[in-house]
Amino acid sequence: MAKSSGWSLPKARSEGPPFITKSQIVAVLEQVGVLLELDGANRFRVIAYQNASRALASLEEELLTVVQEERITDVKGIGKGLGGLISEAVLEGTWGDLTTLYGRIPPGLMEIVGIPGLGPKRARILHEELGVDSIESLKVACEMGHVAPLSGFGEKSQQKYLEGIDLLRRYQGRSRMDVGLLYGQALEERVSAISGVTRAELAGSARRRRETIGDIDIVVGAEPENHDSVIESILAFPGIAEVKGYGESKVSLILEADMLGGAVGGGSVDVQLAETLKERSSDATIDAQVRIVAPATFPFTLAYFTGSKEHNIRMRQAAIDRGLRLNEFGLFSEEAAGDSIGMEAAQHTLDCADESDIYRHLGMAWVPPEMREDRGEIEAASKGATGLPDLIEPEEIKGALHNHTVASDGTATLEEMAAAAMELGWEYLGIADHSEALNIGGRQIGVPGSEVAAQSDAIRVLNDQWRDEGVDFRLLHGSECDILVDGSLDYTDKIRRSLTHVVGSVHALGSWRGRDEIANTEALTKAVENPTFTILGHPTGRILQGREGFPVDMHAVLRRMGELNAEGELKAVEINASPYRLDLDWRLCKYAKEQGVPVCINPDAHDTDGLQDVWFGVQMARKGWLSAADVLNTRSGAEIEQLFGL
DNA sequence: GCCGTTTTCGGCCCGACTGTTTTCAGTCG
Repeated sequence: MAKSSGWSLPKARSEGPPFITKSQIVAVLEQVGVLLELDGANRFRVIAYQNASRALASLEEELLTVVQEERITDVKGIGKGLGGLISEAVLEGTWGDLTTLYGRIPPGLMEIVGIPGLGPKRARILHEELGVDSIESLKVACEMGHVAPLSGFGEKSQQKYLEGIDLLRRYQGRSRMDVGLLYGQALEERVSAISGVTRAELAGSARRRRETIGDIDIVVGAEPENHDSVIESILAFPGIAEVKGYGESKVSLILEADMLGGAVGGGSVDVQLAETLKERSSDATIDAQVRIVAPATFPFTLAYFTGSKEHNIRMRQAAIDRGLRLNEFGLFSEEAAGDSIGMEAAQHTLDCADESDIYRHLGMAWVPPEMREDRGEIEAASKGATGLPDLIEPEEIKGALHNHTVASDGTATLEEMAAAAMELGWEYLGIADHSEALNIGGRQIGVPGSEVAAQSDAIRVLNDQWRDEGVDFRLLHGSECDILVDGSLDYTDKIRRSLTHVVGSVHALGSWRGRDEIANTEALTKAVENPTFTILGHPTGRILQGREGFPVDMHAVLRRMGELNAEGELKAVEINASPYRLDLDWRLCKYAKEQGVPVCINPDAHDTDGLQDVWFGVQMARKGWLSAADVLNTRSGAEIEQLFGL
């Protein structure tokens, strides 16, 4: 949930244009969507603001240029009204009549709509009738019994809000992908084991491999006569904090940590995930929905609840274009359905044994779930299977180039890291310990310049040994070299030139977050232009669910890297595969590819187990439309040596 | 507020569940 403190209009930069940056406008448009809902605006107007925010976020060109050349309304989703608003913000630094909207809606109302079952319409009534403007004032109003007598409310609503306020405290918002998948797979396994269940599959944002997961969706196939008993079994699971509701076809739950209980799948929880879970407060919860349908309906329901919402809208539209109607129960002709709706209409459905049949009936190739975000996949799939990329698989990774050892802040030695990499079947492992400039809390973390040569010698000895033994494995001696505030790189030129590769990363987040997008873009561009620079490490410094990255025009940085690659240099961008980061954002992968910038999927491992995080990075690369050929570390050891001029 | 080869108006995805109703609005996904 958004914190109320962020609900204000950004101030203009002192110099410009641009007086307001693209990322600021994207955030404002998103917020205005919520504010308008609370203001009782037409819901399509609300959607228009959300769409415009999304459209602007994926604008690849520089916003200032587009505005100055009066091409802003060419962007699909931005018309005359919002185009004017955006232009005014960029060129003048003012927000027009948005100021009054922001002044009118109390920030506390934004928190209130986080309470389950309490949406913008009711929040507005509570505000108008009772002056409710915060969680606290809602609690008081409920306790005093002022809510129940309101028209449209009642005793049950009042009680539910009080319970909801308590649940809101335990609810931690979206979960990181690793945590969400853990809950999702546990629930999927438990449901699959119920007698009478023919199929059960994880759907929703977990199946689409979003970097964070909002709630768990499970689709279950079972013969109708078994639905009651299946639902009964689900309600008896351990680890259910609350049953939000259930009917013939769905169960809505709030899960707590007991859901993960040891017996699931017979396997023990991964060490790192166990650590992760410890960090969550012990009473943290995650929402889950289970849908139960007849086996023949399963593919439609799975497709529907996999989403995304945007993808589904396009799919329905494709059906309408063919005189068909698509819903979670079937795909059928308007003619056959007549006036019937829902499950009844779906009796006339075309047979679909699996999802690919649904896509086939709509003239499309099956779209991998990761790609279902309405970012061009509908158009691509309409060209047939050749229109879609052959997505990278985890097994295609042959090594990784950004990993730490005891020389900086890792916990394993060169030998231990190498052994773990060989265990994974890799042909190489790039060691990139922190550079000298990095110290945290006065403690020296990075490798002093004077000690770089010694690490180099140690690596050479190991490499010679493997070569003599005929082992196809090598360590590559790189560095995770700090990008300093002015865009220069740590260490001397001489040291950097002695390394096989330089992973340039920003660590002094405070300074970078304290200045704007334009200054940061300049500094980052300067860094990648350094001849010794090879890979841009965790490009924005974000920690998912922790802190935002620094503002930067990543499209501009990737464009510059593409130009340098065209001149024969090797500049790659990292997908930091740690589930805490997943940075480069997957939304930028396709652009990197189009600009000719290879992506390197790096685990940024600080111990031997950490190497396995590449799996998460591969999921992001798939989400970003990448094939093995687009990813640097699918190359063999020999190819990498050649690329690095060894 | 956006969009358009049925374009300047009239659409904009749609169904389940809940709690309030006595036929439906709000919320959610």
